[in-house]
Order: sequence, then structure tokens, then C-alpha cells
Amino acid sequence: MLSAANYANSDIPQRAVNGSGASGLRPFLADATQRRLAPREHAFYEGDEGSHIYRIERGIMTLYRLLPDGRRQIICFKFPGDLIGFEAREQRTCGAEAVTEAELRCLPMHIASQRLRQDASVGVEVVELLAAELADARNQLAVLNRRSAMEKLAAFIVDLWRREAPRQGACLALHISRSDMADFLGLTVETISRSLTKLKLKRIIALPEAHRLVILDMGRLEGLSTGEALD
Amino acid sequence: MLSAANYANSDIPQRAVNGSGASGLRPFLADATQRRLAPREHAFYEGDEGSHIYRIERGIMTLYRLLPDGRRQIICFKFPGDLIGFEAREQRTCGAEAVTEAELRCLPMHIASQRLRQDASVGVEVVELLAAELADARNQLAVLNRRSAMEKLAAFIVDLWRREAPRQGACLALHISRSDMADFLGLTVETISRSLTKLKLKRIIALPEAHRLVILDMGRLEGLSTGEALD
DNA sequence: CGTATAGTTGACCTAATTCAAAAGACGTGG
DNA sequence: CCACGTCTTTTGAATTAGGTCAACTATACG
Repeated sequence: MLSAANYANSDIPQRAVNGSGASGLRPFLADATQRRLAPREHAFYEGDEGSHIYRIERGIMTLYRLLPDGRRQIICFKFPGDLIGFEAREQRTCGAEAVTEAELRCLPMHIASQRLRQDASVGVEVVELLAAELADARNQLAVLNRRSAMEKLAAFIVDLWRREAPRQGACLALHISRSDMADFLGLTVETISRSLTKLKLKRIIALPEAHRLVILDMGRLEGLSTGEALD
Repeated sequence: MLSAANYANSDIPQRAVNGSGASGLRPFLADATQRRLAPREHAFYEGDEGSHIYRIERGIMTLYRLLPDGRRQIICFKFPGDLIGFEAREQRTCGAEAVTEAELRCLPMHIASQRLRQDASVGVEVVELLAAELADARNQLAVLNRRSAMEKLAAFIVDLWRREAPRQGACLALHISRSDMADFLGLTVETISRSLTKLKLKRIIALPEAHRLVILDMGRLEGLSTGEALD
């Protein structure tokens, strides 16, 4: 839901090369040049012509679209192992910004599409990748529409948790700011903050610090994410 | 935005085989068996295993997901020439329902995926198809979130118009019910109805009958769809 | 440390939902 | 063709979730 491929860890892991992602492109990615991004730096902007595809080696990125009124809609968060920039044909349909410091491998698009034209197995891979992204986007669509702020937020946390769970008990490192959450869930920072506070008061989560979140009652949280009432 | 490929006409045309869609699968689709659906009949349900892919020959279909509270989110509308059912891997991530009477060509999935594994050009095609769907879904995501009812509705009408425009002046046959619009835009039927009435009063559209819509002022309508105020 | 940025909290307001009910379309069968 | 019941659409009144504006606090960073 946050992104297509599942990822590991919380301190933005050096995750082993994506299992489901890129076997046929893997050798090419291995050779690809590397690029480092500071937080808020962009890999590319909406409207750019797509010159490369990227694999995230380290850090968290967002794909986002700008709305006519200047606000942005975050489409998804991407984590180490994920590929981004594949959707581009002529123009990029969304921008890609680093949330944390990040490291990317950059594979020139023409190499990728050449491989795609030559080798059917690459096609199979990429189709799977895109199908997963599509399922993801559609899921997000279903979550955003017609759900309460609390449901959205609960679903978001549960989802984050699922990605980070293998690691360290019930404690999540929140690398994502309130404002990024808001732009992802289609809410305001105030609403995010208020909802977090409510969850805290109900002892469903704890926030030892602003960017560290502990899940106290996963059952309730999952309940909330599927429409149960809070009170 | 309503769907990936653009389509023609309004009385649900027998449109010539999709240009951008399926050249490498075309011969297979041509041989494929046909299936007719009555309105509200399903091609497949969410959770089904994906046995076929379909090309719409006639009629309008929706892809939708069911929400935990029983409501549904319409993901997109699909028109003649469009392919559906490709996103499925193990399980279908959304259901496909006929809005109007519809006719489909059904290509068994195993044939399609066999072709995909054998022929790189099929991969290229399908990747393009999926990339378009993805762009579409993401666009929809951006429209639904954080936009007013009026903006959503205006954008919807403009989009419908773009698909049907080539045909008959400013008059659209609305095969889509208020309730389907609502489920697509994430609004209630009441809000849809009220917004349509407002547009009518402002002489931006006319509704000679409930399912026939005339655009009187496309400029205003487009303005509304990109955030201009109504008054 | 001091300044800027991010997060929280409160009061108020508005757009859209909900509930309720009327009016209009549509098909069925007499 | 008309009467009838059903379903869709429209309209109205009341409610509310979330947005906006504004002030305050906490955190990060040079």
C-alpha cells in the first residue's frame, strides 16, 4: 500500500537486492552508477523526460503529483529495493523526492527499454512490477476515498508496521513527517496530529518522541483501519 | 482518467480495434470466444483467480473494489477497445461489472502469459498498457483527494466529454448512473445531484433528461475542474 | 544558545454527509 | 394505454468531520 514491493527494516536498511523486483535487469543495475540525494532533493520532477530508472539502495523516497492549487498528493512511499521511474514514457507523471538521505542506482532508460525489447523475461518481470504498483495505487485509491481520517491513519500505521515489523518489536522509527503523512492521506497536518493524539489517549499507540511510534494495541489499530469506531 | 486508453463515441461504439492496445495479442483476441453481459452482470469478482483477460467490444464496464463497510470504490470506467483483467496475478484485485449491456472477447490467461514469455514485443505492449493504467490510477488518486465535490464532478464531465467529443456536438449520453458517479468520485448521490443542479443553474450544463447532458460552457467547466470557484 | 522549522492544541466555520421525503423515470401486466 | 410498484433522482433540513486560522510548544540545527 505504501509501495509495491515489500521492504525490510526501519533504520533504512541496506536491504539485499529485491527478490521480486529485477532479476533480468539485475546485472545492469549492479553496474549502474550511483547517486546520493539529500532529504528533499529530487531524483526527477513531474514533466521531466524520463532518462533513467532507479533502484533505491538506501533511504525513503516519495512519488508525488502536484495539484493545480499548488498542493501535492503523495502517491506512494518507496523503500530500499524498490524500483522507481519505470512508469515514464515521454514525460514523468510524478516527481520523486527523497524523504531521508537516499542512495540510488541509476540505469539509463534506453538500456532498460532495449533489454525489454530483446528479452521476454525482462518483460515478464516488468509486467509483474507494474501490476504490483497498479494494485497498490488502486488500493490506495480505495483507502483514501470515503474513509475517515482515523481509518486512513490507522491503515497507514498498520501498513508501515507490516513493512518494519520483522525488526524491532512494536517500535517504529517514523522517518516520515506529519506533513508527508498528510499529503499522502489527503489530510491536514492538524488532523494528523489530532488523530495521533487520540490514539495516544486511547493507549493504542505511544509516541515517546515525535518520530518514534510504539504500537500498544495492534488489534484495535487494525480494527480502526477497517472501519471500527474509536469509542 | 476514466480509463487508460482513449475511446470513441457515445452510443457505445463498435470501435475499431484499439490502436495503442494490443497488436501482438491481436490475432489471439480475434479468435477469442465472445461473451455477452447484461447490465450489472460481472465479468469477474474481486478475489477470483484470474482465468482470462478481456477486451471490451461493446458497452461500458467498471472496475471496482469493495470496502470493508460494504461500500464500493469504482476504480475506473472501461470502454470499447480497452483491455481488462490484466492486472490479476493470483487473485483479482478488483471486480469487473457491466454498466450497460456489454460484449467481451475472452482470452485465456495462460495463452496470454505464454505469449508474454515467448515474445518480447508482447511484453513491450503490455508494459505500455500497464504504465498507462498506472498513470491513470495515480491521476485519479490526485483528483479524488483534497478536491471539492464540484471540482471532481467537473473533471469527470470534462473527461467523459473528451472521450465522447468527436461524435455529437456538446451532447453526452450519460450511461453512468448518479450512484456510479458517486462511487467513482467518492461522493454521495445527493452531492452529485446537488452539484449537477448548481451547474445547471449557472448555465454551464443542461440536463434535457436525467441521462443526457449538454455542455453549454466548456471554458467554465474546465476552469472548475482545475480549481476555479463557481461564484 | 537563539533562530527556524515541525508539531500540538484550541476555537470557529464550511462543505459534504445523513436522514427524510417528494418527484420523476421505468418497466410490468392488466 | 393506463395503473401500479419499484427504483432513481432531486430537494430540504440538520449534523458533523475535517479544514482554516491562530497561538503556543517542542525539536533540530547552525
